[in-house]
Amino acid sequence: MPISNSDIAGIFDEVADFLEIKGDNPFRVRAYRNASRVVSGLSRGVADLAAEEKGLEGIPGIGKDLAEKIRTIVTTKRLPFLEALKKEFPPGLGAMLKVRGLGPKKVAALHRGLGIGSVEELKKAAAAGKVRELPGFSVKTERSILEEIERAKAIGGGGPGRFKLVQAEEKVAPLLGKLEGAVGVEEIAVAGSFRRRAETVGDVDILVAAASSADVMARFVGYDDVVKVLAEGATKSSVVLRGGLQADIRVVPPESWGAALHYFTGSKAHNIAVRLMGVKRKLKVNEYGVFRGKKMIAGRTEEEIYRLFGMPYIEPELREDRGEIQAALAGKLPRLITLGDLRGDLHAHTSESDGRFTALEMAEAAKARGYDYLAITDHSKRVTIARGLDAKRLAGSIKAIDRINAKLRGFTLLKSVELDILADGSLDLPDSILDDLDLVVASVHYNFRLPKEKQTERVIRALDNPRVNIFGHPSGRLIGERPPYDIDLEKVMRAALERGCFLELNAHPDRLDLDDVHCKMAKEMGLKLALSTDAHSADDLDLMRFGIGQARRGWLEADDVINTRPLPELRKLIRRR
DNA sequence: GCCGTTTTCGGCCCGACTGTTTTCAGTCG
Repeated sequence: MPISNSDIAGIFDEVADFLEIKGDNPFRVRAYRNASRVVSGLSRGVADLAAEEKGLEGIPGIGKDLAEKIRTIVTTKRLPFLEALKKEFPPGLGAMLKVRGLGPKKVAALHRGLGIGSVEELKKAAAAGKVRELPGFSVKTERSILEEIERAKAIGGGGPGRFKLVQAEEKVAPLLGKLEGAVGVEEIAVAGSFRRRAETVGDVDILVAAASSADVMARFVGYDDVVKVLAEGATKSSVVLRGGLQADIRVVPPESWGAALHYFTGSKAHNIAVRLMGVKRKLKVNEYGVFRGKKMIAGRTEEEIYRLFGMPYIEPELREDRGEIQAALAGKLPRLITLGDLRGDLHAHTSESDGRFTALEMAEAAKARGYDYLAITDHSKRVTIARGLDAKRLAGSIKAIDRINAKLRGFTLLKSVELDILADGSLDLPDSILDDLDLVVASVHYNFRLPKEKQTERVIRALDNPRVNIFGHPSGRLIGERPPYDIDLEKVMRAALERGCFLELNAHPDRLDLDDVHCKMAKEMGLKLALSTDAHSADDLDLMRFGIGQARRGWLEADDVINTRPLPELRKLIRRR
């Protein structure tokens, strides 16, 4: 199996961890971290690029040395440089960096002084009161280390806690309500990865413009849901909320609002790139503004800052340093899709299978949201747990939808199905019933563990049937719960393009499937996507906002998404025969 | 380790808060 981009990124991150603990040149460490980030954001497979002449050298952040190391990994599946580092240090040392409050210096000291080489050993040593004996460590640090190890474990997932965007939304809304009424507050916003609509967030960054900070700070640290105050200052504080989500707040003067919003929205890599543009012009960019000497020359709004560097406004979802700055300078930024561009939703369930509402109720809910159409896509019979429909029941549903459509004005229910792709790539219902549908969404719900080649063939075989229009939730992942099944999505996308079918961007916040990188890959390939909620209730139709966020992170424009079309155009677009 | 219409060497983003500190390093975002 070829090496994936995330494999390479993981190796470079591991190298960076060891180099950092070793006390190596921090810029060298940064080069590895940067390379890891760049590689995981690439919309092409590194293994392919490595096979091409000069395929790797063109990538910003990958120089001669790292290109060579990538080739080594692709051909041998190993990196001797990393293996040498692993001989110098215990392999579990890198994981200790994930404990909050521990950086490379402290980890090195723990290893040197006490021979600690893993989080588990660290926990034992701290519990036994050994850590406090080390210079630079106190009883307080020791206690904090134990707390942080416990906290990380409580959140689960092994690594540092990540929360789905929907969970963060639920937590942050009432907190904002508390802060809005504080004395002197002029503006308030959630910045960070939340504003960039990343699929998960590690914390929420709340930004406040206020002439004075005392009241808003007091309300923040005194909020009911705060279980721990991590830091408390005049302009910056951090807390842990019930459930483990960390929240940070920054209070800035109103004239710095734009600079602060830009700064705290990030991403870090985007900020560094912008500040580097400042350095070249002898300007300093920080969270208070853009400065020439001591004179502030921009920063009241974000637009002002971008304009100063010769760029139009860059939408938060694009700010990952994945080419948006170059695009902005060249006047080639995409006009990102918005919720208002959508004319319908192409994936929804009813009480016929595992949904909670009838087709009529779903139609009314979709119409109320300004849509022109909604595809009813109940499960097919293989999905027994969801009471999937056989041909006979589906025929009944089709008749029922016809009756509803006859009564609806200015709205159409599309007759459809979420058809199971069986293990061998055959379909769960006969062609004869599929012929009576407007649209077929085909998805994988079983046999996740096929080898990559088989899984890929299975899906492509399903797409061979000209009745199939959309491949639903293509990777099968559930964020934070289930990894994607092993499948060559690039190959599937090419197959879809050749056959005139489409892939879904499933907007459900547990799925967000395709991810941003694959959305961009599809766009660059010329493959359009269906943006759908997979609604199981009327309220679920509102989950579309998460899909829009993901689509925007993938640089998608209205034209890249098929359900921005009026119904007659959509029908034409999906016709395969 | 990367990068260069100022540079192939010498730069590489910037500031707040904590803890153990008597002036600052470490960590974080």
